[in-house]
Amino acid sequence: MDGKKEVTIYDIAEKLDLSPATVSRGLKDHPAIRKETRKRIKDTAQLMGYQNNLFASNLRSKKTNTIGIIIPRINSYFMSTVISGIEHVVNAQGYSLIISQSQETFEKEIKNVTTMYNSRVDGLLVSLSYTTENIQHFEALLRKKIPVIFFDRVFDDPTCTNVVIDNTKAGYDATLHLLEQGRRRIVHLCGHLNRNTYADRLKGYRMALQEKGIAYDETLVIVNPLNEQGGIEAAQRILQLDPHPDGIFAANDSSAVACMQELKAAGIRIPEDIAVVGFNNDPIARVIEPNLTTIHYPGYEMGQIAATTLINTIHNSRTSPINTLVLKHELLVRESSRIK
Amino acid sequence: MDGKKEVTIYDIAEKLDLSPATVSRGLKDHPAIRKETRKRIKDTAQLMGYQNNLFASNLRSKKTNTIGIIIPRINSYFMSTVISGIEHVVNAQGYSLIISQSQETFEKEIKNVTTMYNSRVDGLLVSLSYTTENIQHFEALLRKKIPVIFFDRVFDDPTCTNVVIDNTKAGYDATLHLLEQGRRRIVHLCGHLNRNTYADRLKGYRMALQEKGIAYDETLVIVNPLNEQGGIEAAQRILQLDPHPDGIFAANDSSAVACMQELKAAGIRIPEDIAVVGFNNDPIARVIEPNLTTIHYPGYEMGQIAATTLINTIHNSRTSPINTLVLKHELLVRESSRIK
DNA sequence: GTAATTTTTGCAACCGATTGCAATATCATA
DNA sequence: TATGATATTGCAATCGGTTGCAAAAATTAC
Repeated sequence: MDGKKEVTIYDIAEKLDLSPATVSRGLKDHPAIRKETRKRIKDTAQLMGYQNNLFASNLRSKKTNTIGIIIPRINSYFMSTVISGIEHVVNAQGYSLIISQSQETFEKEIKNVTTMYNSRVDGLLVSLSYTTENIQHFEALLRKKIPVIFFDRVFDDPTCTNVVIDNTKAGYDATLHLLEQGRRRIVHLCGHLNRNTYADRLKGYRMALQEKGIAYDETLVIVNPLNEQGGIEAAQRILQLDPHPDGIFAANDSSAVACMQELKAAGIRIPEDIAVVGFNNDPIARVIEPNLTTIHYPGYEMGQIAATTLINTIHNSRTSPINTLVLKHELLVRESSRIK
Repeated sequence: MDGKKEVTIYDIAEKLDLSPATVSRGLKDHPAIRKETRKRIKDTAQLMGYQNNLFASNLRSKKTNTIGIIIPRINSYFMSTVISGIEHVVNAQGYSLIISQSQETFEKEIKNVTTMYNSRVDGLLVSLSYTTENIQHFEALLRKKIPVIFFDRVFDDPTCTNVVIDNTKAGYDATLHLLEQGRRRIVHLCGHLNRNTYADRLKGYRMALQEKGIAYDETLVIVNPLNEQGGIEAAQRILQLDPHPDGIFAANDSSAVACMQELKAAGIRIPEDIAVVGFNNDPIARVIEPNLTTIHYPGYEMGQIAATTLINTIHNSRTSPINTLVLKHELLVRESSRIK
């Protein structure tokens, strides 16, 4: 019997002999409505099984209580952890979360932004794809003062808010660690240099080398997709380098691990022949033997912070004074790089 | 100058000296509108920067083009893979995806369902939490004929559509494999027995034992949260079992791997002393040494299929004739259980 | 008891697209 | 040229809340 028709504020109004306006206000605790009336309204609403129609509200109030997120792909340990952190904050604050993947392509990212724009998200969290060249596709949003916050893979632009770690410093730390272990010929597995994450890690790598007076050798930098296949191919190239390198700093753990497996299969001893440092502190880092030294950075917290900052921005002036928010990272030294 | 006001179909109508109704139809290629007019409308819309207002559409048409998904947690390899598959299908079909996590608790799951209901999702994809006792919280949706599809962790109910694998068979396959390797005293690491996934795997385990004439020994079944900690604690219990078991069938890979690491640290040889089989084909299965034998099942495809089925259901009668959709699984034999 | 305030509530115009039905324009046919 | 058939387009109601402003009711002041 109640399976068909929706209960509206009009129904409640009629039942209580009030106006829809009063009901509307009563439901949201408007102070102009007498306390007692408010209670009557809410009780009746409950009783009748009233359900707020978000579309009617949104249409009128122009707020959607929805936050969008665009990331390269969901299914990596790091990203799913970040999302988990975001979801936590966002849901607790009464927002919904719409997710889409750019699949690492600029085109899909542009489409996703349009979809988010059409969905009238109140704010957007973005980690850029490998191939994103610029951030013009966000302009429509920015023009309408819809806050956009980039995290991890960001774009260097003074008008945006970015949540990141100090990738340069992290790259420096990783490389310096290898150098301090006595390594001199260090390969760097890095990702697409379009992205700050990888460009900065490379920069840190170079800084550490320079500081120790070691010449930068371009042939030791292997740009690759940073997946399993990339790690394997990198290993094959490393095996052919002459003289053999004695260290590897990989920009993520999955490529580092794949690379290690391939090297081990070829009889290379780790860390004795080649010491390895990864990035991300993925669970596999503690499974591979020897355990992988890596840079840990807090994905869950990054998600929480990005989301919190976004929501604050939405609630306030809708334009954040923060330009960059840098989180801490940490070098976790494990057996893959520890020379006894 | 165009930063303030939204362009509506009324603006387009006025500009072209048409009625809003015609514009509305023209924009969606309604056949009653002359082709030429349609083109004029679309061009003008484009030119003026028109943007469909989803809330107005939804309010009127009562369709949201949104699909909800509720899962225990996003950040596991398997789940993020499933979501990736879902996102792929859903986005290609012009739907948005709203995600929320139940964090493995019944209470949060109920809340999430309410949120989804209020968001007026057109359909819902669900994988149940550990502690979910029943599916009454979905009744409001079902009463309104909003399709709900369960995947992986489902509830045995004839009115629902479920996308699963044959967990009983998979458990049987895994256990039989160990038995065929000559193992007789096999521990089973299993999850919360509320959930079909774990209850069925246990059932398969028992079936295989029975078939080989081996008595079921309750002390060999260790119920645990199936995470790293669970695996470690299981290992400690296993080490105290007397006589020592000679096989382990774990209901997921992360617990299997953690358990293996702990056992190895205690000097147990794998597979010689204890052979191990996991479940999920997580990337860590190919990193741990020896590589972990496991049951592979297609998460990405499961997501795609669940999403496709859901969308078809939405488009058609809004009630699917399918009760259960069973996907293939596969035992991948690796070194952790291969006796030379 | 009446005027001046302060509380509460209602009126009615939105928000922007959708859609059944009616009206008009166009074309073919007699 | 009249007439019926068909192709196009418009009218106006509708979806369900929201909100500025006015009106009514309750309270206080004189």
